[in-house]
Amino acid sequence: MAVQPNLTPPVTASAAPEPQLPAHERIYRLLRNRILWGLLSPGEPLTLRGLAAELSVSMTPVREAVRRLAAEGALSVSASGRFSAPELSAERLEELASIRALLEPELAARALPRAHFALIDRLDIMNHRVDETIVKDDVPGYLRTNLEFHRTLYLRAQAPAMLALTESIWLQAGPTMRALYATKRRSEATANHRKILAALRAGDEPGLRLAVRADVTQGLRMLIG
Amino acid sequence: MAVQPNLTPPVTASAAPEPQLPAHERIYRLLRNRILWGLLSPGEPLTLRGLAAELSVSMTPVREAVRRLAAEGALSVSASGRFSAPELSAERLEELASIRALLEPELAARALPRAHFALIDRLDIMNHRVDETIVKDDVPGYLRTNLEFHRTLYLRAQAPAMLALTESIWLQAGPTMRALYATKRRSEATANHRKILAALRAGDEPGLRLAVRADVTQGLRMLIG
DNA sequence: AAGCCCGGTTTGTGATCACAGGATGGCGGC
DNA sequence: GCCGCCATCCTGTGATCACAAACCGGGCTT
Repeated sequence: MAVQPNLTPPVTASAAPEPQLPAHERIYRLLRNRILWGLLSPGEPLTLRGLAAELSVSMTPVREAVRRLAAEGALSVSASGRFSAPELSAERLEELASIRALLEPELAARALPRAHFALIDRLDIMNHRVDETIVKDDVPGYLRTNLEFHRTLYLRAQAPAMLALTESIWLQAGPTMRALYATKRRSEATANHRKILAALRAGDEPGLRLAVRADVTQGLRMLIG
Repeated sequence: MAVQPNLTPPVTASAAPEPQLPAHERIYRLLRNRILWGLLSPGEPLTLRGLAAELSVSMTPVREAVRRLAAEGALSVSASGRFSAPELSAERLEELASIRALLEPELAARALPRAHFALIDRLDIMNHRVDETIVKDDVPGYLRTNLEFHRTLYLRAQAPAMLALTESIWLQAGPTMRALYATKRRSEATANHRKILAALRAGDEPGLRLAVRADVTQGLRMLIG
């Protein structure tokens, strides 16, 4: 699956600047980012005509994009075929967390031997950006930069299928994460990130796995526990 | 609109007897099974109009189904937008195998405390069916019954997201598996299955994880090694 | 004989439309 | 005042069409 080099700084997910992409693909990425960055609230309804009007296209490409997201679990579809951002039960959330705890340490471990200084430095800078979003209480920005941090590391694992699975989990949790992080503090996040960076520098695989697992787990545990 | 009453595939004892499913969903499941059961060869091209004609529907629902499968990695799409069954490289196959080795033991372990006698007996019967397909050299039947065995066990894990991820991996490997199993023997498969059943009966989680991992790994290792 | 180009043909894409079913709000009855 | 019913709106679905680009063939040039 294609990686998306979308690094747009602005707060809102605005019109995609890629004109030669098929409309359904553009719309898919746009909606995907909205979900990933917590711009949708759990239960929020989406309509084909509404999105089509908003994006100035017909229903056809919107339908493809929305159904694709629904197939990935990023949107839920009612018995009558209506689409909405999913509302996750606690146990479902816990399942997603345990999947992350399974996949992400593995991805990190595979990235470890390939992680040179330049990458670690870039991760360090990214982590500072995460910090900034925290002090500014910018929840979408936090979700975005946090996932960017993880994805940048995992890209080095050279395991596209595993990364795609992981991103699909992020997608499923997106709207709920927004609601979650809006109320809770997330100061431990960058501490975990720093542990990750330290383990990377030290070439310490067990430590890396542990740090990643802690980082991934902590976010959702604080809801449940 | 006009409900097409019959487009069931010729050969199957279909497990989905739901007549009033939307066309795109029916088509999705049909194609999904074709891929899963190795009825498509790697590289085999699919066209929207061709499928639409074959299934007596318009291009619209076919497009949704095909694109959905492409999004899951079950079909590959060329730069110009053409669809075909994917041709997997050896390293990609190995990645898929290692993902299975990660997810499936976990699913089995979660199913273990919930696996009562009736389930184990049913699995035993299913394993006999697998045996039959082997002696008959029925490759699609083997793939189908083998996956049925695994899915039946994993369903007990009560982890729908993890199961969905696993099935998406099966889907990606489908066409390649067919080509693979067509040439190699697979007598060890039921031996591994018997080990799985024994571990289930004994309530032996480490043994179960090991047996599942062996079963999952063996199939693809024989290509690479 | 081999490479190239140029035509027709096939392909996916996106817009538009008719339709059916569910949701919604207001009206009337109790 | 509250509940139930009904008309209306709104939703997703699937068919059809116009269009542009990619593909594939034959025929030409070199």
